[in-house]
Amino acid sequence: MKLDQQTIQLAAITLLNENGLEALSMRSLAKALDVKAASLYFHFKNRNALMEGIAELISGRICQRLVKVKDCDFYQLAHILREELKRVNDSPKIFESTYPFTPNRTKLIMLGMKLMQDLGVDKQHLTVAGNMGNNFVLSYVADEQYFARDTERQMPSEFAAQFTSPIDLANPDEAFDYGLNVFIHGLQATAK
Amino acid sequence: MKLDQQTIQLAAITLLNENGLEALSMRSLAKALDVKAASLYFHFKNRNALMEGIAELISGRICQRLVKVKDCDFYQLAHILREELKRVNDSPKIFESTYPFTPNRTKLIMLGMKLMQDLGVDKQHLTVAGNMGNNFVLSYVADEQYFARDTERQMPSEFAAQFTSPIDLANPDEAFDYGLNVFIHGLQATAK
DNA sequence: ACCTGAACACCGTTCAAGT
DNA sequence: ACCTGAACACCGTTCAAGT
Repeated sequence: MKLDQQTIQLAAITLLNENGLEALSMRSLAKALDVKAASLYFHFKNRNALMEGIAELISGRICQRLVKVKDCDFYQLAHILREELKRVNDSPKIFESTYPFTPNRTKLIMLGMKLMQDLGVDKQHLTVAGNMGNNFVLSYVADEQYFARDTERQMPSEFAAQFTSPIDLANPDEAFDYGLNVFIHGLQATAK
Repeated sequence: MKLDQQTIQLAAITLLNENGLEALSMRSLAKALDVKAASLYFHFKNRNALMEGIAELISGRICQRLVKVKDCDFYQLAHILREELKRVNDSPKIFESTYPFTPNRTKLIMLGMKLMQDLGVDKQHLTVAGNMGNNFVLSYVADEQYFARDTERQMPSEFAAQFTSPIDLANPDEAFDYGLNVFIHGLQATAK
């Protein structure tokens, strides 16, 4: 078996989509690649470097899609982010647990901050606003994947009864748009 | 040594504040309590039940503080949430990884949604808005604790140079307020 | 009722040794 | 250069056995 960083990362993503982050161990990954666990350490310093690589790979996919978008605004960026994050199960947890300033991720962060500026955010609040946008998308996808995993993890019935017709859970796309607009309009309202 | 659920939870919180979530194992926790790891399983079904208990304990603290606040609005709720979450290192990760519908947590969620309603959010978007508020505070505290842990994890210098004077990182309280206002004003702007 | 010894099936990681 | 066997120091969890 001929290994390299990309094959390992792609195999890891396959495992993530099958069984989630908990089931992705160096040993299970090695087994999926028909190789021994120790072999992986020739290509990655440790498990964390592998996770960092996966986050960076996903960021690369996003960057690739972004170059095709002209006059990209924050609204479009958020939608592309969500779409690509959804392609990898537990990707939000991976992004949250790895060092964020790898090349492609840094590009995304800088683009995000530039787009915040376009929305009228002042320089003193660029990093807060950027983190907020980042966290909004990551958390939203995390929630989507969480509720998609087991239907039993739903809200208890007495809870749902309290507030009538929360159809937002059934309309994840519309709900994401709503949340995104809350954020964008909030930025603009606070900016002026 | 006389054990009960609360003593175990409090010892766990002490360990969290000393070394973070990674260093909190059933074995290290048992050692801190001068007991064997197997003993903990008499009081908690498993590690996850212990974590759920810690999240519930923190939620209880928040509920206690909330009863003393009259005419609590979402702004105040968010501030109290942040304060209590900050008292326990890695509490956001614990909240994100445990079942959210335990008694005190459910109270908080329902209060949050009621306060969203007061802000003019329509019924169809109550759960999205509630999740957003929840995620905003959790992510903010997570970021605060992340950057407080190691100063080396700061942004690379070429990055900071790009955008001048992001004093928000130095003013975490003001930055939190800014983000919170973005959210609240966004809800109101989207509501009408 | 409450705790423990000992075991099981896992982890991540290292490193001398193989090709 | 690339992979492996074997080991080290850990995990969470179970359960018969002790008091």
